[in-house]
Amino acid sequence: MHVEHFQLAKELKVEKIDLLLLQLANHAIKEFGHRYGSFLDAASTAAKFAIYISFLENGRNFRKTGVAHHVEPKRVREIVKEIEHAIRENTSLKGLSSKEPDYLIGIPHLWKEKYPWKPGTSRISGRSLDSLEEKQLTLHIPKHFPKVLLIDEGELNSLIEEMRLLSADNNSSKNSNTCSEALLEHIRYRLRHSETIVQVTLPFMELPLYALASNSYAPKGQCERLENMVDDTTRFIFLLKQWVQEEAYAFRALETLTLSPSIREQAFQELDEMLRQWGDKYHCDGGEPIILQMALGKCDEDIL
Amino acid sequence: MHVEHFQLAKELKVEKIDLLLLQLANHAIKEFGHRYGSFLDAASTAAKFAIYISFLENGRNFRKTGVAHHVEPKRVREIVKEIEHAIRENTSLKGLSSKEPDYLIGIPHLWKEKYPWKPGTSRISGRSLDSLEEKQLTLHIPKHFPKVLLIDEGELNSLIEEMRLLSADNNSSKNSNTCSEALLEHIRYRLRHSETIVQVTLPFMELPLYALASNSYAPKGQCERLENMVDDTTRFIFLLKQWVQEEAYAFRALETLTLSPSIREQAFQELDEMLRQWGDKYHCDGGEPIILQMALGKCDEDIL
DNA sequence: GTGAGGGGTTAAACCCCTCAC
DNA sequence: GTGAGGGGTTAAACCCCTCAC
Repeated sequence: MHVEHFQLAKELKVEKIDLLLLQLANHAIKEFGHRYGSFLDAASTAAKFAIYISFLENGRNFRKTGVAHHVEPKRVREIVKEIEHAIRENTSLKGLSSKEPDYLIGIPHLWKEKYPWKPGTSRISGRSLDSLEEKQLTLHIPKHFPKVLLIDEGELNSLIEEMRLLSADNNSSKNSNTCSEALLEHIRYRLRHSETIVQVTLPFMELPLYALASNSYAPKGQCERLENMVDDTTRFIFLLKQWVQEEAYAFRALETLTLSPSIREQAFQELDEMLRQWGDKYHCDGGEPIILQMALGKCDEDIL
Repeated sequence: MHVEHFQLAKELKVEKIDLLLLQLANHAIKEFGHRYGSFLDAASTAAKFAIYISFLENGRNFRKTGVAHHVEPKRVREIVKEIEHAIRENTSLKGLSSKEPDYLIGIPHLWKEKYPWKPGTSRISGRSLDSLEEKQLTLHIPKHFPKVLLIDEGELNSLIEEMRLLSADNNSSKNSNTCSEALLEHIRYRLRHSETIVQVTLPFMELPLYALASNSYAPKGQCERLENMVDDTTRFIFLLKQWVQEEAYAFRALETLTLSPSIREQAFQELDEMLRQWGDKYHCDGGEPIILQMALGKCDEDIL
């Protein structure tokens, strides 16, 4: 079921910047499977960063920075300490990665490393199989599945915990090196939902096992185009920022028109061709590297 | 002092989506004077909204939605309640407005309404002036200042409080109708910093007074171009989303080239001209309304 | 005015559990 | 498996105050 969330957002009289935030939240949480809390952390990091910049611009004045943005001076001090610590130690702040959470990406690789399987040997971790059992098992495991052992929930949980420790998402100072049951359940869900792993119920095993179904984690419904959406948008806003600052090489255009379906294909082809020709014509070795980013689409009167 | 925060961000190995969030935080907090807490609220609202959409897509299943995004089912229920309440009552959720905080925008208008001044009468609220005093006062108040009375801090605070009550930023259920001293100080700072108001110290008054210096609130360093940056970016990501979904009318382009300064002007002029001609050529009354959004600028290898 | 310290409250992001259907 | 309820902890966004320089 696909929900028209723009429609909903519009009803709530949401402003442009809120729509953009919503788009980002949706992208991170729903499309890529970042945790709800991760998105909040990333937003908080961004806000802290803005405060830190302001602190520098205000000549490292805690009180002034605090008043300017309605933060307690004491809190400003903590924010500054946190960010300068990250700079000094060259560690990264809590944020999102553009793509998937890295503890999800890492699972297939760690699985292969820790539970490799050689055809001809038992495919279940810590258990041998007779020939009938092996036949039954084969029915459940498609040929294209990676060549790794099936593992039980405990072993999967250990994999996840190990991955979290390796990943940057686990901030180094984290007290505990075990995940909560709630978090494990969430991560198992994400892995299953994305069809990175599947649960296999075998008649001769009491508990279901897990099989690795894919060589890499990729959120469901993922396509190449989606992967670049946020990158393109980030690029766009940085280019636009140059334009706002009236830098020499910055240029911005906004055009509206109406197109009839019959000439649509032709118009797009010509536009594409035109841009390429323009690029070739003015390309000049040793010049300033320039980037052009464009999007075109139907105009939803209310949002666009 | 201008701080190169991209440089700083890059050092911290910040990902694209984090850079975009940072850009937004910077824009809202530093450029437009939104409170630190407002930005966090807006991000939180966006995340809640994403959860709500997921809840609908999951057939209104609290538990499943909770596991999917690592939120407690109980919390999902509260989020759903909150959003559906806003939809039902047609109230807006806590967010940012694209432009300035509305309690800041409203101050000049409320001031004019409550403390109008007619030349020839005393310009200080609740006090008459002799001719010497009037002369001294005139020295402090430029001619272009709006024709309103000077008021003291208490009167300014009352204006701010009244404005907060009127504005949407004050969520209707707010228990108290007074602002905290810390919040008042922040708002006074913002008004002074933006040169919407100025503090006037008169030799015959013990305490400094405030004068309205501008007919409208506009953040310092504001320019027309900045105003549209977030709107353009929001439009851009919505257009790109159409492209991701492979909708018929969506088109995306990314070109890189190098330009020498000597032909820059000419290249931009030609590009502008080309787009206009293309638009005219394919414009077709009664067709589908289409929007084209483009930005072009110097390519910072690390960010773009 | 600034830094550094003291005192406080509250929502909410996290954790775990039980029980009826 | 789901909803509805119970129990908890902790960081942090908010509030106010004092005092030395």
